[in-house]
Amino acid sequence: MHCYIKDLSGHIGQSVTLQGWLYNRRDSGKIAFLVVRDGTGLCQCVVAKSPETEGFFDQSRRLGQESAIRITGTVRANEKQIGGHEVDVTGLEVVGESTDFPITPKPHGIDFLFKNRHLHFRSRRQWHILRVRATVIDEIRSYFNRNGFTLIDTPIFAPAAGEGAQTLFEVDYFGEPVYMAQTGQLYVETACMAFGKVYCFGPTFRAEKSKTRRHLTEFWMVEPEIAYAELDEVIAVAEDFVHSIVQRVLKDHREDLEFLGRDMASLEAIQKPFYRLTYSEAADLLHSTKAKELLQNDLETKHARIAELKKSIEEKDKQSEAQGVKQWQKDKMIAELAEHREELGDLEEEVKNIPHHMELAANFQWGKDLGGSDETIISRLHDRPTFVTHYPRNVKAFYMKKNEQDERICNNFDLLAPQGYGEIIGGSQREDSYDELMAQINRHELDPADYAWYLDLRKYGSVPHGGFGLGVERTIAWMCGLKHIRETIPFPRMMGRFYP
RNA sequence: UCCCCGAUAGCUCAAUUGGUAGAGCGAGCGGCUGUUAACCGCUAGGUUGUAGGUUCGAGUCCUACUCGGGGAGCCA
Repeated sequence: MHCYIKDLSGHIGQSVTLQGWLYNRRDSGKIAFLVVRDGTGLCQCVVAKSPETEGFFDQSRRLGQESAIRITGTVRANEKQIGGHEVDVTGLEVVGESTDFPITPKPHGIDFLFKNRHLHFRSRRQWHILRVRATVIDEIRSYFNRNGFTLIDTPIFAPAAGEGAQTLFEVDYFGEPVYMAQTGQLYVETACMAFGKVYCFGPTFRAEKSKTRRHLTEFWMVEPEIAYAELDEVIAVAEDFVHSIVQRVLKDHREDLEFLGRDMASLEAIQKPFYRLTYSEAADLLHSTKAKELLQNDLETKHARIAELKKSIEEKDKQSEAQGVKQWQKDKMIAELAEHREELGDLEEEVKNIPHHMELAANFQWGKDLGGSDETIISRLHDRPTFVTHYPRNVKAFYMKKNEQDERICNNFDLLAPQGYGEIIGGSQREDSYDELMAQINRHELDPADYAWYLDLRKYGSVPHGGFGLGVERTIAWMCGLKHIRETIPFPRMMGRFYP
């Protein structure tokens, strides 16, 4: 009977058939251990040399990594083994051979792994991350569905810019230029006038020439939009929504997060209410001694860690060269050394940047947009997500609603994830006055003809409304505690990388 | 667009001051009955990213380019 590895606990003592791929193999003359993965988990299968296994024992010792196999055997509980079970093999069928699988259980470089991304996500770490992704996406959809939002699919070919014109991918559309959508926002705005509460969810495209750990050229974004909502209501939805994602991931993915080494306590600390700061308060915070102390402490702890790492690297170097060290011990030390060297490199870069960041924060001027390092500082000073609201209008998009009390600012917000993960949401109340919106379009030197349909909203029953966009990959990176978002999407598209 | 770092075997890396390109993994063969990135022995595997330059001699130094990594700006 076919059984998935995740269901083995219900079949102890029984004979089952596993269908999967060979993850790793260890063997000696009379016994072979086949670690099998089937998409639901890993299980070690034991082939002992005996009259019953004679037909396939030698074959089992020659199987290449990732050979597709069907294994029949008896399930036995074994707490020491991965997954808590072991299967004593009584039958083996090779469904598809595999030789020279490129991704071995040894370390590889990032470039190589992502050139082999189609094979890379068979690895455990990637498997855990992409399972979390599936749940984050499911929670996004079910959150909005159960809260009365209607899904509206927005086009990917768009006639005009939604945001900055420099970051558009242009496509030849039967001889005319169109652009890959950067946002569905303008469309969901029109849709909320028909359905009240709506959301769109899909890939968006930005031709940003950014090679950083927070950027993709193709990423997924969910954008809810609510008619008759003003800023506070939009923020309340964003808060409840992000909270529900965190709760769901904690509920369903404890094991995955533990494998990834995620610090659970800091995720469990994500409770409502989140922090709220105005842009002006954020600017004060950047100027405060608190910010300065944070960076100074950083500098000290990082220097200490650098010294520690250097010492440890030196020791390990010596140890690994000492005589009588077993090869596997050497391997382990070399792997640790590589990790330490990477951490050291990162730290040295950070230490180099800290004085610059201190300067940027201390000299932050009202009216400028918050830079990456500024966001990191604010995010690090809070143990829960932080809303930063009411930015200066002149650094924000044309469609954001002018604040009634202070003309210099708009009713917008960003949500910064804690622990330095930074911006995961950007949102705002939208400008609902025709005249004001037209003035903004002119101020931004956009062509009103491109936005005629969008301006129509303000002609036929305009109401206050607002919404936000949440970056799915940044959210997953935060959930999983990853330092790079390229691992959070099955096939990342980045500047200079679009294969496979 | 700008700044920093890198490119050596299929993979991960080493190669002292400019002086005969090595190791582990992977692959192939053999050995080992409880392995946990198993281990032990043998074999094969290289135009040192590309193009030029300096030098008696270049993986190593210089210039340009290509590709990759990190960051700034910009952003989710």
